[in-house]
Amino acid sequence: MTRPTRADLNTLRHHNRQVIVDIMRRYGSLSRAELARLTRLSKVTVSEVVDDLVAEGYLRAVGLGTADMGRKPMLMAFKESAGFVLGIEVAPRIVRLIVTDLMGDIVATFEESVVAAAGDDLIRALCALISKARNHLPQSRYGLMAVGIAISGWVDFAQGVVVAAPNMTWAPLALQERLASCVHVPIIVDNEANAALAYEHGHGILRDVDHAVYLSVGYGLGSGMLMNGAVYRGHKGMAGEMGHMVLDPAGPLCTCGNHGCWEMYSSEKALQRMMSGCTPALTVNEGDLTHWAIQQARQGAPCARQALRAVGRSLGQGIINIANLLNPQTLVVGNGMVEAWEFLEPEMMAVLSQAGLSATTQDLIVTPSPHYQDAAVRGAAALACDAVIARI
Amino acid sequence: MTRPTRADLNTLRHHNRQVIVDIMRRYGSLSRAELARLTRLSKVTVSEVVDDLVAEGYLRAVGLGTADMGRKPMLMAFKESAGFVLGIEVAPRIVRLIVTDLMGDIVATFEESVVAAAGDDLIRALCALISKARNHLPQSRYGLMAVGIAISGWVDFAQGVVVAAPNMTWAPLALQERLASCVHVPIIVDNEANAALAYEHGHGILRDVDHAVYLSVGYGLGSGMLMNGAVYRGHKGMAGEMGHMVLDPAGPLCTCGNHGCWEMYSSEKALQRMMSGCTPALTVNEGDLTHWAIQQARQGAPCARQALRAVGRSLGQGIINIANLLNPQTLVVGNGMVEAWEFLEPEMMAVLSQAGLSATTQDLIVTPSPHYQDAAVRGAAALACDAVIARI
DNA sequence: GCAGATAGTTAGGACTGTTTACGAAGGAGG
DNA sequence: CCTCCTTCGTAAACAGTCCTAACTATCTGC
Repeated sequence: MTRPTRADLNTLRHHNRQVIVDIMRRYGSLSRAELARLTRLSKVTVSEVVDDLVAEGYLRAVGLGTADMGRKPMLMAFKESAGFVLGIEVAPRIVRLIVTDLMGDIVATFEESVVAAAGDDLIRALCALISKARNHLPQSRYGLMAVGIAISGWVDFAQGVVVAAPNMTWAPLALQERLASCVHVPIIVDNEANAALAYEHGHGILRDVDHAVYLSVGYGLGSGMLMNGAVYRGHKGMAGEMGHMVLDPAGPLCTCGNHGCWEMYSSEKALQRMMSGCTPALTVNEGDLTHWAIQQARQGAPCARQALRAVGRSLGQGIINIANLLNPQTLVVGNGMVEAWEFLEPEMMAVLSQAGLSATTQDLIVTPSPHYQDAAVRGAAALACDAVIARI
Repeated sequence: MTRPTRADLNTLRHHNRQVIVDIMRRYGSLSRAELARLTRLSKVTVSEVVDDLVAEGYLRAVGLGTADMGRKPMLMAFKESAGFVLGIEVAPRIVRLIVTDLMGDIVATFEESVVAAAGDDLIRALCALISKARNHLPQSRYGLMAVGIAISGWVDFAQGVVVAAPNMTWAPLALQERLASCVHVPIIVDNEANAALAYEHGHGILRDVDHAVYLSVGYGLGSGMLMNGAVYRGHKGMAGEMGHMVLDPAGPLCTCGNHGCWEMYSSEKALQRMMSGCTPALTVNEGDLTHWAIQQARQGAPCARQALRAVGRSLGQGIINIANLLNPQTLVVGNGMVEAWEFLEPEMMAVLSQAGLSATTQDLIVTPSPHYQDAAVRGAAALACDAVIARI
C-alpha cells in the first residue's frame, strides 16, 4: 500500500518550485511580486526560486510591466522552448508523432504508416521515427526531454506495458522497456483515452476542472477519469473499462462475452451492427463507416439518422450511470464519433434531462472535445510534458 | 480548482509528524530506531518528534524491547486514550452513538430512539445525547476531540449538510452548522457508506488497501469509493450513487423515475418486490423483511431462497460494472443484507466468474464486512478520529 | 571485564522560508 | 526639478528543519 513518505528540505524546495512553475505556466507572465502574492510565499523565497529557474533556463524575463504607482515590475515568463517532448499515437495502420514545447504547443508533425506484424517491427519503426523527429528538433537547451506514447488498448501505466490491444496483432508488449535502449529520456505509455484526458486537463477545456470523465467514442468505447485533478488509474492501472458496462442484459452479444455492453451501443462498432442493412459494400478503415453514416444522415437518409440518434441516446444512458457513480463536473466526448455531434447531442441531452438524477446530472457539463482528431497525440505529448515539469 | 499550496518549515515538520504518528498507530509499538529505519528519517529527527509527541501526550513509552545484541530499545506506543471521539449514526427511528479512543476502540455505547418530525427536534436530541456521552467520557488529557455523524442519504461532506435523506422527514439540514453551537469540537458529517468505508480502511479489512468500493446493501443501495487510499467524494460530494445505475432498462420502476436501477435488484426494497406474494402481513422496520427472508430461506422456503439468490446475481452484475469502471482491489459488502451471505455469495461469484472481464474481475476480492451491523457508527467515529489525527 | 553491536543523544553544519530593513524605480504635485 | 509616496526587488539576520558525525548508554557473549 501507499504510505506517505518522509520529506526533507529538498522535498520542500522542490514543492515550492513546482508551485511557482505551475503558476508561471498558467498565467503566461508574472512579476516576482505577483508571484509572491499568489503563492503566499515571501518575496525573498520567490526571488530565490525564480533566479534558480532563470539560471536553469526554465524562466526568462520578458520586460517591464505596468504599474499605477511605484516601480515597474519585471515580468517573467515560462520558457516553453527550454526543451521539447514527443507525443506518439500508435494506431493500427499508422503512427503519428508530434513535437511540442513545454507548453504543449506543436512545433512539428510526423506520420508514418506502419503495418507491424510483430512487436519487434513496431519497436524498430518507433525508434526510427523518434530519431528522425529528434533530428528536426529546434535548437534548445535541453533538447528532447521525454516521450509519451498513446495506444488504444489496455496499458499498464506504471510498468509501461501494453497488456492488450484489441486492434493490433502484437500485444502484449513491454514498450517502455524495449524503447529504453534507443531513447534515453523518460518514456510514458498510456492508453488513448487517458492521454486525451491529460491533454484536455493540461491544455484543453478541462484546464480548470478537477473531476471529469473523458469518453473516447471511436471504433470501440474507451474512457479516462480525472479525480481530484489527477488521472485515476485504479488498482492495477486498469480502471476505465467503461465500454463493457452492461446497459441492457438483453442486448446484442459483445466480444467480451456479455450482452448489451455500452460499447455495443455507442461506438462505430454499434453503427456497424445497427446499419448492417444499409451500409456500403466495404469499409476497411476505422472511421470510414462513421464518416459515411454522417454524410448519409446529413443528406437525410433515415437509416443513418436513426442509427446516430440511437448512439446519442445510449450515450446519454451510459453517461447517467457514470454521473451517478462519479459525480464529475464535466464530461468530454472525444474521438471520431464527435463528428456526428449534431445528431448525438439532442438525443443525448433529452435522455439526460429526462432520466438523470438531478443531483448528479443537472449541473453536469457534457461537451465535445474541440481537438477530437488529435487529442490522443496531443495527450501523449501532454503526459510527457507533465513528466518533465514534475522533475523541474 | 485545487491548486497546490505553498509549503514552509511548519508544513514540513507537520508532514513528518504525520508520517510518524501514522506508523505508530499501525504498528502498535516501535522503538525510535525502528521508526527511523521505517521512515528513512534520521534518528535525530525521529527522537525530536517523538519527544514532542510524548510531551503532548500522544505517545508514551511502554518498556524495553528485546534485542539480539546491543542496547535494548525503548518501545513507544501511540496513546489511544489521549482523547476521545464520538461516532453517531442517525437512522430513521433511532440514534446510535459510540465513544471511541483514538485507535477506534469502543469505550462506551449509547442509543436513543428519536422520532424527529422536524430538523430542530433532531438537533436537540443530538445535542442532548452528545452532552450525556460527554459526561461519561473516561478521564483523559484532551477529552472530547471530534464528533462524526453518519447518515444514510445524500450528504455534502465539505459543507456538513444533509442534502436529502430519503427515509427522513426533515432534510435538508445544515447539521454541522447547527450543531456547532452546542459542540465546540470539529464535526464531520458523511453518508453511511462513506463512513463504513472509512472504518474499514482505518481499522477493518481495508487497512492495507488503497483502491476499494464499499457497497451498503440495506433497504436501499449505497456505496463509498476508496481511491489512492482516500475516500473519493466527487465534484460536489455526490459521488457514489451506485444504486441508481441502470442494470436493465426493461426492469421495474424505481423511485428515481427510471427502470431497472441496481437498487431495485439488490436491496431489501428488491426483496419486498420479489417476495410480494409470499411475505408476512406487515414488516414495519428496516431490516425486518431481510431477517424474515433469511429465516425462511434457511428453512428451505423456495420463494425466499429464490429472492435472495436473485439478489446475489444482481449484486454480481452490478459489481462487474463497478470493477470495469474503477478496477478496485477489494469490494466490501456491508449493511443488513450481509446476513444472507450464504445465499448471495455462490450466485454472485458465479456471475462474476462467468461474465466478468478477467482483467478487472479475476483478482478482485469480494468480501462481506465483518462489522456490517455497526460499520456506520464505527465509521462515523473513524472519520472523527481521522480528523483529529490529521491535526496532531 | 572487554569487544562488538545496537539505541539514543549531543554538537555542528547546510539549507529553507520569514521578517525587517533598505535601495531602486517610477508617478504626482508643487 | 525636487519631494513625497508607492511598489518592486534585494540584503541581512533569524528561527526552524533535517542531516551527518561523534559520542554516550546499554546489552550480549566470551
